[in-house]
Amino acid sequence: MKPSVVTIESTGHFCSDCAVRGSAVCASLDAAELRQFEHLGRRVHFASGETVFSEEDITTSFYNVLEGVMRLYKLLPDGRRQIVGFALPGDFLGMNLSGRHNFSADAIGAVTVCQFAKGPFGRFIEDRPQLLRRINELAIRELSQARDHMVLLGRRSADEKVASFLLGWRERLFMLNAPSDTVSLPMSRQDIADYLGLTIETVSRTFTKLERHGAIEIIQGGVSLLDQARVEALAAA
Amino acid sequence: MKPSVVTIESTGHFCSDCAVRGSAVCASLDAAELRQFEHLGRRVHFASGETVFSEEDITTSFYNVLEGVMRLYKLLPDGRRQIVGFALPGDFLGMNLSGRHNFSADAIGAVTVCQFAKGPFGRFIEDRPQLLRRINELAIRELSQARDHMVLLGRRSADEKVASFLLGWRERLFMLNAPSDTVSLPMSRQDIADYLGLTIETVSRTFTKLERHGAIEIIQGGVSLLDQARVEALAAA
DNA sequence: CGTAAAATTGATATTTCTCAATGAGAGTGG
DNA sequence: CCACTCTCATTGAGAAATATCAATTTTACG
Repeated sequence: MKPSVVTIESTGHFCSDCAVRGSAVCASLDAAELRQFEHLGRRVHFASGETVFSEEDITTSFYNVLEGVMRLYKLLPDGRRQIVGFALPGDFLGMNLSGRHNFSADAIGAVTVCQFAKGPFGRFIEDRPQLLRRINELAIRELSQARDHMVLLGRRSADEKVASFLLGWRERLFMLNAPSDTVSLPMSRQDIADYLGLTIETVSRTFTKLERHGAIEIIQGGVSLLDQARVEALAAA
Repeated sequence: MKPSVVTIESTGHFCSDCAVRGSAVCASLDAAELRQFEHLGRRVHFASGETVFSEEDITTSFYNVLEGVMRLYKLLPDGRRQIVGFALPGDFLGMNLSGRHNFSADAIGAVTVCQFAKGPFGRFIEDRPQLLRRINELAIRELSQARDHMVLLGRRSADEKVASFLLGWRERLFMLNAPSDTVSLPMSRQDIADYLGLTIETVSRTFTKLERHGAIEIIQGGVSLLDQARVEALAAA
C-alpha cells in the first residue's frame, strides 16, 4: 500500500547461484542462455508493506520472486479486498493480455524480486520456445490452484477454509524449505481472512477453536500442527 | 453425469470453414498448417447432460468447443459441487500438468467439440511456437477470469453475485453472437447456484427480487435485461 | 515505557441456508 | 389430446453460519 521506494542491487549476483534457479522460469534455460538472461533481470528489494505493482497499472515489467512473500489482491470499488494468492520464491508475476496488471501485489515482510523489463524479456522469449513452455506450465499450474481456491471460496465452511489453508500453506513452505510441523504465517489475520473470504473475527475465532480442540497451537508468527489428522479431517479433503 | 455415448462425425468438415476458426487455438495457424491440423482433430457430438471428461481421468485428449455450452466443475467428497466455469465455443479444454484432468466437464444441451489426441497434438505444437503462444494466451485469459471469479465468490453478496453473473454471461454471449437484451441461460438454476457459491433457493429468490424491482424479466430459457443500469449498480462494479 | 496496530473475545444482527411445500413446464403413454 | 409424472423452479418459515459492532487484550515498535 505504501509508495514504492526500492533498493536496486546491481553487483555480485549471478543466475547460476540464484536460490530459485531450479524452480523458476529460468529452470528452462541452459548455461549459455542463462548468461544472456542474467543481463535482463535486476534484483530489486522491497520493504515490508511496499507495493510492487498495482492493478490497472500498465505492465512495464515481469517479476520473479526470489525471497519473501507477497500478497496478490484485487479491490472492489468500496474497498472490499480479495487476496487471490500469495506469491513465494519461484513464482512468476506480471503476465497478462491487456497490458495492465490484473491484480495488485504488496510485499509481506522484506521481498527480493528479479525484475525484467517487458520489452527485452518479450524479445528474449521470442526465439526460445522452451522458456515460453515453462511460462505456460507456470500459468497452467496457477490456473489449477485458482480453481481449487474457487471450490474453497464457494463451497467450504469457515472451519474447512482455515484448516485447508493451514495445510496448503504448510505444503507450499514444505516445497521450498525444510519440512516442519510449525507453520510460519508471515501474513496478518486480515490477509488470511481476505484470502479465505471471511472476516478477521471469524478467522481468529476459528484459530482459537482449533487450538482449544488440540489440533494446533498458536505460536509467535505462525501455528504448530499438533494433530495433523484432525486438521486434515476438518479440511474435508 | 451420464455415461458418454458419443457420435463421431468424420466427413465433410474443414477447419477453414469452422465456426470458431478466428477465436480458438487454431487462430494462430496459417492456411498450410491448418490443412495439417485438420487431420489431428475430429468432431465429436455430445448430447445434453453427457460427460465429456471427468476430474482425475487420465488426459487422453484436448478439446476445442465448437458449439454449445459446457459446465466445468469440481466435486468435494461429500458431493458439494463448485462450477469453476462455463465453456463456450472457442474455449480450449484439457491442459494440465499432472496428466489428469483437474475438473469435470458436462454438456449443457447439445455440444460439438473438436477433439485432439494428446500425443499427436503435443507433437504438432512442438515446433510451432505460435500455437504454444496462443495456448498460453488462452491460459492467461482464463487465469484472469478465475481471479475475477474469486473476488465474486469471496467478497460479494448474493445480489451482487447474481447481477454480475447476468452481466458477465451477457457479455460472453455478446462476444459470440449478435447483441441482445435478452440473455439466454441454458444452464439450470442449480448450475448457476453452484457457479456463484449459493443455493438454488437463494438464486431463485434473487431472480424474483430483481424481477420485482423491474430490473429484469424472467422469460423462457433466460432473462431480459429491462434496466441494465440498475443491474450494473447491483453488481457493484 | 508508551503508544499504535493487530488479535482476540463477546453480544447481537444479518445473510444465507435448510427443510418443506407448492407450482409450472416438458415429455410420455393411454 | 389429455392425464400423469418427473424434473425444475419458486416460495415460505425457521435455523444456522458468519458478519458486524464494540470492548479488551496482546504484541510490536519507536
